[in-house]
Amino acid sequence: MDKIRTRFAPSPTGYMHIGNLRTALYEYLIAKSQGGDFILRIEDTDRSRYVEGAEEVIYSTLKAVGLRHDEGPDIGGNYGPYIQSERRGEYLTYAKKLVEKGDAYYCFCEKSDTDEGHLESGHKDICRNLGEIEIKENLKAHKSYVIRQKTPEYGITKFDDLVFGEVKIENKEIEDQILIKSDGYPTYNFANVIDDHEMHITHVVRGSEYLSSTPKYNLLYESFGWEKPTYIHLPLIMGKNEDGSVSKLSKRHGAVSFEDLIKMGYLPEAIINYIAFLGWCPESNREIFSLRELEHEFSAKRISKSPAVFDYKKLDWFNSEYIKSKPTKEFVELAKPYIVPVLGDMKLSVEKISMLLQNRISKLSEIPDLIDFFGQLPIYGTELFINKKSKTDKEISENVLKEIKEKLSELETWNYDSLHDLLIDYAKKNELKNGTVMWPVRIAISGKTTTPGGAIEILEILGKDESLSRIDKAISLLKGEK
RNA sequence: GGCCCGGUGGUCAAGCGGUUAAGACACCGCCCUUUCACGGCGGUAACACGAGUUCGAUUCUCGUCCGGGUCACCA
Repeated sequence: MDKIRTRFAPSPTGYMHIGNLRTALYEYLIAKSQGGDFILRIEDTDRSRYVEGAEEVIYSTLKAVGLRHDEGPDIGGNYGPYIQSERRGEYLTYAKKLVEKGDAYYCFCEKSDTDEGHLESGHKDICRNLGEIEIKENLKAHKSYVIRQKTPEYGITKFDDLVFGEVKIENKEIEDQILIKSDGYPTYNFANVIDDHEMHITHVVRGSEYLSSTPKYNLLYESFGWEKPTYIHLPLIMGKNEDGSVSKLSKRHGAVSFEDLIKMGYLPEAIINYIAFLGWCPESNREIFSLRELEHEFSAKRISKSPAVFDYKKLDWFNSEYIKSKPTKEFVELAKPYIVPVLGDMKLSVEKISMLLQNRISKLSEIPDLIDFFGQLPIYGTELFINKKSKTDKEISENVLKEIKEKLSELETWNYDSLHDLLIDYAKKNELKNGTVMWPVRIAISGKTTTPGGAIEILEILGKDESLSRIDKAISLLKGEK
């Protein structure tokens, strides 16, 4: 059997929609799980939508997630060029061949006609029966034209899809779609077929929104006498609407591009792992897979048919798993940009703060709000000192803080162990619950009821001077109320 | 509306004629504990409906209902 070749064919829109990324991932996986090749092709036949620098986004995204292509515009290959606008001449040649065969025809209708029922009821065009003389005259007069596919009026066209099985559609339902636009560029529908054939693509993988237009492509393959590829249509990724209904994932559902997700603090590995599971699952119950592991595990046979709703909560979970499994050093580097800005002038250990964070967050963007108190003590009310479970109230807190302050100021070695011993010993000697000591201290130095890490960790990170000054402040705050 | 596709807990999903119908996320409770988190343990919750086929249907067939996709000189 020939080597499998799949292709990712995005249009340069300037961002990478998560649905497109998932398609790319499956295309990559289908090829790589069988030792095949993964090809990148840029589909830029819509000149009006051209976006400057958009191709860069495609390259950088593929690189960020580790999807390496074997052929493409940037690295070449045996079937280039890999940018459709550079292949323009070919498409017209092919279209004309179809006209000669009688499977396509010139249409001279104005663009606006389409909106007003230019196509006849059976989706067939009125120009399909133009006389030869008329066509020649129109051509000679340089009348603007498009080339349309001449689809059969009767019969049935069917095809086999690897995930959806046999799909049939009546030919009368198939419209005479445009192959070549009046600007001479091919439509996506046509360019796709030509390129997939020329580039020897064996498996055409795409979203299921193309399911009902696939017969048109097959008709084209048949007209040319080309071998049809294996089709693999993927279930759609849906987004939840405000009213609870679902529809194809789009911007109104929130962050839907890879860049958006990265900005929100998701890791590329987590994104890939999660979207791999949107419409596919392995035989085992395991869920955490690296891309390399997926390459071995993936099987197109296990792709699901039903659409999947994108669930940010589940993505959070994947992300937190990846964050937790990072080596400390790597995590510190990832967290640093989120930590340093909120520290302000305080020169605190980014490493130690990172360690507090690593198994408490699900995405990096949560960091600033969690640790803002390190940079600046927030304004807080003394009612925070009241905590039933820790058996503290304002009075007890004031007493504890006064005595602890005394002991802390005498402490010479300021580290986790010494602080730990000091506080625990104090609690023990005074027959207090650990919490009765820890709670007031933590409130005093953080001004918050929930913090990453406890009193000891925060004391250690804040250092002696800052800690004592914050405790002082708490004491005077409590005193002032009497 | 026509055509196409789908329908197992709130979400992702396993299942492929006989199961106490897995697992994960989320949610709830308990334990651990110096707050939060992590971790551990446990819990609530599902085969859309109706006919067939069959000794037996979540699994097969048909219908109904519901949901989605598609009907561009966009991809």
